[in-house]
Amino acid sequence: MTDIEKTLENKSVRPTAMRILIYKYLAEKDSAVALTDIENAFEKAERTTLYRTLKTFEEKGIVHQIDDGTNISKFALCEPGCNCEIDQDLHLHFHCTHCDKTVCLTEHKIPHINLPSGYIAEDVNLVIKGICDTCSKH
Amino acid sequence: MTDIEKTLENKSVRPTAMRILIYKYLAEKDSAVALTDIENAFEKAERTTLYRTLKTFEEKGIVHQIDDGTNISKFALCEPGCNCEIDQDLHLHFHCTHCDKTVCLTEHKIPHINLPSGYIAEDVNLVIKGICDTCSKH
DNA sequence: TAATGAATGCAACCGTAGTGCATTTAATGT
DNA sequence: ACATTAAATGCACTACGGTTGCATTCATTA
Ligand SMILES: [Mn+2]
Ligand SMILES: [Mn+2]
Ligand SMILES: [Zn+2]
Ligand SMILES: [Zn+2]
Repeated sequence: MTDIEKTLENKSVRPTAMRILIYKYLAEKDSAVALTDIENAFEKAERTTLYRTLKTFEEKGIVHQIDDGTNISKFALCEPGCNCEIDQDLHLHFHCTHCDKTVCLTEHKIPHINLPSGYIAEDVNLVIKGICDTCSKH
Repeated sequence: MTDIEKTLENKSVRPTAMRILIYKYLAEKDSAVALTDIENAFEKAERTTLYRTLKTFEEKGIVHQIDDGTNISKFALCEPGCNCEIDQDLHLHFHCTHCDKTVCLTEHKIPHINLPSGYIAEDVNLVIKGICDTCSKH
């Protein structure tokens, strides 16, 4: 049993061939991936299967969904210990308008925001758009 | 010539009947509106016209577009002096998951965020999801 | 090995966003 | 007032990500 299989089983996700491949793909990427990215990476795979796999991964805390403002949902593996809940691991995300990549800045937590009285925060999303480190070198 | 007509002309937007109505509609609302909202408010109006009106309004700095994470673009009138550029009027937005309204918290500016070296910020989007003041009372 | 439930494949549907083009409307100069 | 011209509008259609229903296949286990 490989590490990936163990990881999936630990999260109560049956480690099917497709799921292992998708997990591997996510682990190799250094930026968040869209459903279409995976679709293109595995010509043979069904869009629906990929879609539902990502859904399952998200529900089980294997990936978190990222809304980077492009209106295309992105996904990235959760760091160990990430539970994607408020006041816990709310890191910010950066979307590069040049290479179109979106990355987790896991070391950069979202600062606490004071709200007007009566408002109750349940989730926070902070996205910075601009030029990433790779693109700014060229 | 009404105030609205003056406002539109000041922003180099020809004050047509439809545009005046849409502006009025936006001004009356205390929360951001989606294209569909306007569509439903004016049964007779063409969706395309509304769509392009909002685009024009946005280009001319009359409204700003809000991405509240619902994947439905919302629009709200700009405050006087709002130019919607970075380091200028970057207020945060609140999306209520109970009443589904999105509001501008214009008094709450987005705090400055330190980025890793090489990253260049051009735009920031901060959305808080939760329960709004009206909904939290009930 | 049969029964069972989960995972997958296939085919659709949905809603928002966006475009192309013909038509109407309004502003301008003669 | 009329013709000219550009802007605004109306209509039809497309694009695309997301989503669902249902039949089929696969894997677990009694
Ligand atoms: Mn992330
Ligand atoms: Mn706003
Ligand atoms: Zn980049
Ligand atoms: Zn509310």
